[in-house]
Amino acid sequence: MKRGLSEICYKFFNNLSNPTRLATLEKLMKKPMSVNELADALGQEQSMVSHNLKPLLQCNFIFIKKQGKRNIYSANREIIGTLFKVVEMHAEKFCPKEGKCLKGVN
Amino acid sequence: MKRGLSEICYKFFNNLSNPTRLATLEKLMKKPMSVNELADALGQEQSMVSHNLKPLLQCNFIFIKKQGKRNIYSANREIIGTLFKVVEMHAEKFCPKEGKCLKGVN
DNA sequence: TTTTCATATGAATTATAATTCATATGAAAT
DNA sequence: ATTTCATATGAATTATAATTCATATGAAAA
Repeated sequence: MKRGLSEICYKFFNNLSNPTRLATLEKLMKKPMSVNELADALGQEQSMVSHNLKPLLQCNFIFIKKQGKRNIYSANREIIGTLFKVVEMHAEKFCPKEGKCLKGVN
Repeated sequence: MKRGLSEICYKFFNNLSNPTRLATLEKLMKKPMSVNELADALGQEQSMVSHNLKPLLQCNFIFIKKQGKRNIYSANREIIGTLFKVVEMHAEKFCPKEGKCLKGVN
């Protein structure tokens, strides 16, 4: 592995290792949304959504487009789509049943 | 997205969101190793390595093969190789310079 | 130009995870 | 059967991250 990739991986996965951010990405994969629309869709405080959008933006997992006083966020479909697909395939291959695994209840 | 994938993603990324575990995977991608060999290679306590191997095993990111009293761990090259490649490509595409990004110093 | 709307930010609190240390387990060798 | 070696585990501590709440910023409308 290239020098430094380990640290890059850490920042990368750390960023994705959060239920709010993942739910946000899930929503944004459906369609671009403003912060308040997201807050509504997620049933979360605007402030929390905002806080969590920041790191996603910083890693280019999402993009921003300013529209007057609204900020429209959209998913980086290339990377997020790929990741979701990879995870899904792994889970289907290795976690066919409930138990101490990704699909499990632990 | 399929129902539940968001939670699966969380467990998945959460597991990978740890420097020790990532360093472990990095080592195991080179060659299979026992716990003590890993501890040596990583410069970490045996106990810590052990603790961190457990979740990796649970998500099938690594495999175990018992050899007498030694446990030889190996990487699931398919998934880990794919992930490292995806992260590397993302970083090269979106983080060409230092700064508030994956390759940055923040 | 002040009021409103949309979003962002900082600091405090709370929750979650990582690490360490002491010790247990369990297989093989003596 | 006891000692040694390899690994695993539990509980306590420490570190890190998420969430909340109050408030700031900044664009547009009135």
